[in-house]
Amino acid sequence: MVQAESQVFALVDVNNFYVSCERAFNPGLRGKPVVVLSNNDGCAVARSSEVKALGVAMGAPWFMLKDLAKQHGIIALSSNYTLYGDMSNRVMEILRTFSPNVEVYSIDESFVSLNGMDAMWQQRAQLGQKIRKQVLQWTALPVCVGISTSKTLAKMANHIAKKQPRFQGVCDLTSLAPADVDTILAGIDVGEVWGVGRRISEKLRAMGINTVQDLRTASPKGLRQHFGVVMERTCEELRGVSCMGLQEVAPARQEIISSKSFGELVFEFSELEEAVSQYMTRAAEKLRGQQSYCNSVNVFIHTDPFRLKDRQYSRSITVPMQDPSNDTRDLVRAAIMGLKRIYRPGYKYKKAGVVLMGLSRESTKQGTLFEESWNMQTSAAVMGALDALNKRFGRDTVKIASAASSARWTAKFENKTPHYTTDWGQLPTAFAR
DNA sequence: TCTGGGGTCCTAGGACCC
DNA sequence: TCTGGGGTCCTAGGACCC
Repeated sequence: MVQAESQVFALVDVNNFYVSCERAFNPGLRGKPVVVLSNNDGCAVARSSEVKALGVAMGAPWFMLKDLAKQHGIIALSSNYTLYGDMSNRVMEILRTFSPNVEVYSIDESFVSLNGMDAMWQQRAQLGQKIRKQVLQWTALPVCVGISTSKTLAKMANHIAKKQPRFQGVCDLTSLAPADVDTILAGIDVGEVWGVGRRISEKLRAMGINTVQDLRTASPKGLRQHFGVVMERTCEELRGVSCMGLQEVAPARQEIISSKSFGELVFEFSELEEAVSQYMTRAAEKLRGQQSYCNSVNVFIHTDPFRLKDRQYSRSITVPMQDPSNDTRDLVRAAIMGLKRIYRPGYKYKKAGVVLMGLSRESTKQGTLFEESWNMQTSAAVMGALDALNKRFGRDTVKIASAASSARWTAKFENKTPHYTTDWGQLPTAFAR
């Protein structure tokens, strides 16, 4: 009898990523308090450990830190995302030499599958150390490694590896005695759990759930009642039951956003028009990069909510495309059309942006073809697709969410887990054209 | 004149993540 | 004076359609 093999994930995360990148190229910054600032040098988006120790929060506005900075000699750098992206790729390539199964989760962290690699716990921790050494040697970036049987626990292990020096940067929860794991998790605030933010941790605390261990031993079904299916899954994951697989190929984005705050307040339509055209050009490049077409364009503008004395204005609008398109000119035209509808003179605008929505892989031509057959056999096709999907996934678990606007059926599971989509060509032949 | 239920799309906003 | 940008998922109300 073959035992179902349990999953093992490592989460590899670069410490203070942006700051570490800067230090890799300027060793003079090592050991000094350093922050990297956002666009327009607005907020601190990365902090060295020295700066974190001073109590500077992520996203703290730089102008509020000026005094503290002077006092402690904090060095502030403008961000250089090209550099960070390049360094990120180098780290991920190194990780792929350790395991073929890597999910790049964000610019500075990856999940690495250790399934079937090393059954011996000593070797797992050693493997973690080997990864650290290799990355440091080849990129000069420090990383920590967390290892466990679910992604949520691997994230937690990574947190422990960072905070508790005795682990020396690698925490393998699978090698610890269960009682030790309980003790460690009982000492960590529930807000540190992946997926538990400020508001949810407040609610949890009101229910007497204060630590990670409290959450872990709470009833998953009870949590579902209060917080929904996502929280239930988090709880199961904390118990070591893997509910989230490795996503090795990044799925195509469902939306593409391009937006930016202005360095100076903007009044005129023409200025907004120029900004929106520019953002759309960038968004359209990303759209073509993932080989998608877009069927509607959202534009938004708003004033500065921090200027309490100013009259505030915030609007957005969605403009449908005549046909799904990835042509910059079409998309810019639609965006400007929307902008004209929502622009009001007399306000001090601080931010504008565009969102590409309704993304699909289908070209215009296929969409048109589909609509012809759609018109002829609407109800039979819908019922057929529904039946086929319900047979496949169980009675009444699937409903058709939308079908008319593209050449693609989209079905949604009732429990709101990820979309299942199928192309016309995959439907049972009885219902195909 | 009174009354309905199903559905989609849009706008807006909240919560979370990095 | 000075407060990021890019994502996902979820909810709710109103307009509009049949």
